[in-house]
Amino acid sequence: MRTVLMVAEKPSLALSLAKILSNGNMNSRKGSNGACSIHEYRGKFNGENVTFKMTSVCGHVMSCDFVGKYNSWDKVDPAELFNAPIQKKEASANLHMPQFLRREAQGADYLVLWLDCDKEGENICFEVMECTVCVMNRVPSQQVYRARFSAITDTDIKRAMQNLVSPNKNEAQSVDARQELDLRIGCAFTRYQTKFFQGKYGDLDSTLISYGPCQTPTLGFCVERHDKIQSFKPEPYWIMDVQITHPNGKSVKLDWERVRLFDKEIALMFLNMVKDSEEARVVNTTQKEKTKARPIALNTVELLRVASSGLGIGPHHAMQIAERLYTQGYISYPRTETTQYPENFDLKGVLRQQQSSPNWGDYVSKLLSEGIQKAKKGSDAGDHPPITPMKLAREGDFDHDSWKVYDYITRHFIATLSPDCKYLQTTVHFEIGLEKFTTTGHQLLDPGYTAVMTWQALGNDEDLPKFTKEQTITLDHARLSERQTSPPDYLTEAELISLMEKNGIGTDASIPVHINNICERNYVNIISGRKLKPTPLGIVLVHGYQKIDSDLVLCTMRSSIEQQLNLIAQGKANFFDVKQHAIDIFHRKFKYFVENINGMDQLFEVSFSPLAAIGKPFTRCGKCRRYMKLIPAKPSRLHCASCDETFTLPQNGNIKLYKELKCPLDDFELVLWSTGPKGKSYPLCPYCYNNPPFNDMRKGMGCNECTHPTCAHSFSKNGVSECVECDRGILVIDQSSGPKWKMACNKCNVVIHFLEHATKISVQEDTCDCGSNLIEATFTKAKSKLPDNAEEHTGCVFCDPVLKPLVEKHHATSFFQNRGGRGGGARGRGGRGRGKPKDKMSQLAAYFV
DNA sequence: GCAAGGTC
Repeated sequence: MRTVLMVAEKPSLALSLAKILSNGNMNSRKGSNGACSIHEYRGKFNGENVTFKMTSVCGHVMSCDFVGKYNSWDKVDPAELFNAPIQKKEASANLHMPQFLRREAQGADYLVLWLDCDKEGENICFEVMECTVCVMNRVPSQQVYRARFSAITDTDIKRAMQNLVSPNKNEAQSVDARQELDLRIGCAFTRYQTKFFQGKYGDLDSTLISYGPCQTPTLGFCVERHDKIQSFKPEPYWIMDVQITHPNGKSVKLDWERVRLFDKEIALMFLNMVKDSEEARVVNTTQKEKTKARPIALNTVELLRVASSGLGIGPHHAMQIAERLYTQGYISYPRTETTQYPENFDLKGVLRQQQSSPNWGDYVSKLLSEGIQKAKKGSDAGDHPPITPMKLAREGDFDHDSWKVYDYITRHFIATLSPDCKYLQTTVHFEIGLEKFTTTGHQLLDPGYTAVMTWQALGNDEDLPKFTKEQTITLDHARLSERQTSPPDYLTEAELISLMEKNGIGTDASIPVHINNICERNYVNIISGRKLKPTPLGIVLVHGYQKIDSDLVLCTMRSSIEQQLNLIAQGKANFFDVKQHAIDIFHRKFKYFVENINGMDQLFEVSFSPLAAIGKPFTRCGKCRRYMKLIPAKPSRLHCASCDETFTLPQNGNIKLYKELKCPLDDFELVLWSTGPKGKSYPLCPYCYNNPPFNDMRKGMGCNECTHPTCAHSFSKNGVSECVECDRGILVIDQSSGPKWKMACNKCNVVIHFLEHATKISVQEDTCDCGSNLIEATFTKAKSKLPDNAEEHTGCVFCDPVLKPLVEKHHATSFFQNRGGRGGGARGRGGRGRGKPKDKMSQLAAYFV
């Protein structure tokens, strides 16, 4: 029997789809990666009896990144990132998705792709095909199909199954282009800015000065509002404050039809006219029945808006809570744009679950018995049904915030099926002389949905006293009040979410991430009322872009890129042409940005302090011997003002002095990094940490136990030896070079490659007659290069007849001589010749305890 | 140490 493999975008959807397609008759098992399940059932496919296997991925299978050295911030000029080679790699290393898919596709005959019906989903289709088609059985007919569905309902899913189409390469490619553009542009600008400003200022308070086509315009909105507040000039205006007393004794304030005037003279003129006429005449009274409409069904961005403005929970945290409620089965899938319930959605069934709730159970019972309202028409984005409760929960089931989110989602759901709120609005129209005034009151007719969404309930407005036409009432008083226009307030998170949604910046899933990013990078702070106040850093960044190239921060930038990419998706333009065109434009923008960075720097100068002015003297520089300053702000680093050089340090720990000991390689004073009293700690040389002394050693790498190439660990394990090629040097074993061991002298650039296939080498305390220390080498018998395949030998690499032939000695051009460490001259100034080897070893031993 | 997009 043939097998049809079917793949959905996420485990929950695979389950829903399989239930529908198998009519609930299926066998399920967990997949090899622990995250995805496989649901199997029998059925017909193209008139043939087959076994269906429905499973899923977890979002994207692959993501893109630069290859090898292009991931290094030190070796690559950011400008190169616009042309650097790019590779696809597994999106999540621990899920082993390609392997899982290959295993399940083994021996399958057909593939049906049930990925979400958007461009990202189409792109994942091709990622799935890449992993599966090669291991599937070859059948004569076409074997790959795409299901197109617009709602997760019985009819829609079954119809999609009967009308399979082909995956759309154009749509998938538009996503490939987007990924590549985001990567190249984001990383190039981020690396350049970070290095430029971190190298100059000591109090930026952000480890990263990032740029991104979504996060930067998001920040732009916050700064735009800040600028409006700053440039706001309050203007005085005047309102007329008129009060009358109804014959029943009730005071009533009247609203002026002109509302307010900005000219005091004219306002005074009207006031005098009003005062002259002394009494108000009732012109007429109107009554209108008004409704406050029940909400439409809930989607993600609305949930996030209310969570922020109503519950005081930020979007990022709200999403985390919603996801947990979802995986625990309390609510439906929380990432959706749809605000319309599917046709056959069991609204009453969901309501019935809530009948026993102590919070709203009575209301729900009443609603069910009186009949529910038809939900207001929303829009169907074709992704997932709106967010609804899935089972009853009680307050004690969750922590406080989770309960608030569940409580809101459930009340919102009930409200969508409740009557509108109805009230009667009464307006009394007055004339005082020729000026018109009104007063209004309302009377609740039916609270409707506001009985369950209580925060929207109308205030208990006392009824207006009854006025009759032509009735005249003497004024209690009439006077002008001077007021001032007030600046707008900082943007609330809820407003920002709306702006992002409106401008197509981010998606329902990524909007919280972008907002979180600009907070974490310290570009904005959340102030009371969940408003976003930009920091000096955020402000100078945005103003800087505006000065150099305002396109970079424009709120339309994302949507204009998307527009270009849509041409690929629609098959109207060639993938490579559009992509290359966009890359070229941003490459030019990047070059222009770099050339004009001074424009932004001038703004930084005003807000931030240069490295030289920050921090306290800490340890000595190995080059100039002057004290370097420790910059405490993130990222902590050492700065030498006289050499104008900055040395980064390992982060997230404390940096202390380390016994004023110096690195034997470059004379920089060592520092001790530690993570608190009981945490990890290791000494390191600031210079070696930034300029690894060995060619193939990564920055920050060294001994396995710490990061120093000549640390206590490597000294005690492998040792250091006197170099006999020069009179000052020390031979150091490169910790990272085994099993092709390498030693190098820090002074004369001699490099010794030796003893290939030795499993271990170490330096002995004993010395050879030549002065160098003896080396002990250990081999496995099979690979031994020693006579008679001996496993161990001790000797001097310069003189020993057995070891000498196994050693290749040469002078490197790039090992130490290009390192900026202190050169050979100074140390010998006192005419101190070559010390006795033993002395040197004990001298070294003093460095490391 | 970078982006944004999926999702767990």
